[in-house]
Amino acid sequence: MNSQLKRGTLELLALCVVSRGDCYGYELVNRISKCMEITEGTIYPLMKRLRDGGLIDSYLEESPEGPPRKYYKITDAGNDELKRLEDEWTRFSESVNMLLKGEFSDESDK
Amino acid sequence: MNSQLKRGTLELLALCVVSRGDCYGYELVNRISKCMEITEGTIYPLMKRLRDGGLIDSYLEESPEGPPRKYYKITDAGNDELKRLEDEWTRFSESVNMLLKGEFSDESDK
DNA sequence: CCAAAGTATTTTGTATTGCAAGGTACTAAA
DNA sequence: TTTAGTACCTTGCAATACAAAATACTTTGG
Repeated sequence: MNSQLKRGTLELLALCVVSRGDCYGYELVNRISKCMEITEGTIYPLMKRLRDGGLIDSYLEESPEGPPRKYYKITDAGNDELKRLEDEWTRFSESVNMLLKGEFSDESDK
Repeated sequence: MNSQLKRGTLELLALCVVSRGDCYGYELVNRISKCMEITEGTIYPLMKRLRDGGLIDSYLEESPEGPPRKYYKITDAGNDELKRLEDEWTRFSESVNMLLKGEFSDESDK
């Protein structure tokens, strides 16, 4: 899968998943992996960026198996950003689909 | 507009536009600009990559106004790649939309 | 004739970010 | 003890959108 395509959408997807319920990195990787190839090397740095940007908070919780889990929780700013990104994605993908269908290039050139 | 979103799709869009008829860089910028912010600094390097990859050919033609135009023409390999990218885009955007709608994350976790 | 504006191409440099690769650490089972 | 599964984090690289600037041609107006 073309990794370039994912740029700009992973932030949206991560925020979206977290907005439906707190979850930890490893879990996030497994969830998103269900529909799209993704690894930890992508998610952990991404979550750090989101946290640095104040879009998510995090807290530690012990795990019944393995090391403690760092849970992520969306903030108000994160919810706002989620809406904005969702909108942006919708507009963007519709533009691409229109251009692919040729609904932009057939009149009023130049 | 989030420039990261465009990554991976511009190649598809450029191939698609060129596949509908030979056109030169400046024209391509104007056409794609109708539906998406784009500048020469993006298109010219992109066309060079496509040409280097054998997906398009190019030829010079004099212009009635200004310097000569470099027209781009899609190759057979370019048409194949166009189909592949279109497919990839469709699958990808549907995955994103499904995840956004929550149709992936509600069963069989862990 | 000269300046400005529109057309057209190209190059350089920078910022972003997906991801491979590798490391740490804990628990449980073999 | 070793292995496997869970869980986290970091380093470094590759790809690429795009701002910015340089070049060059033509036409038009003063």
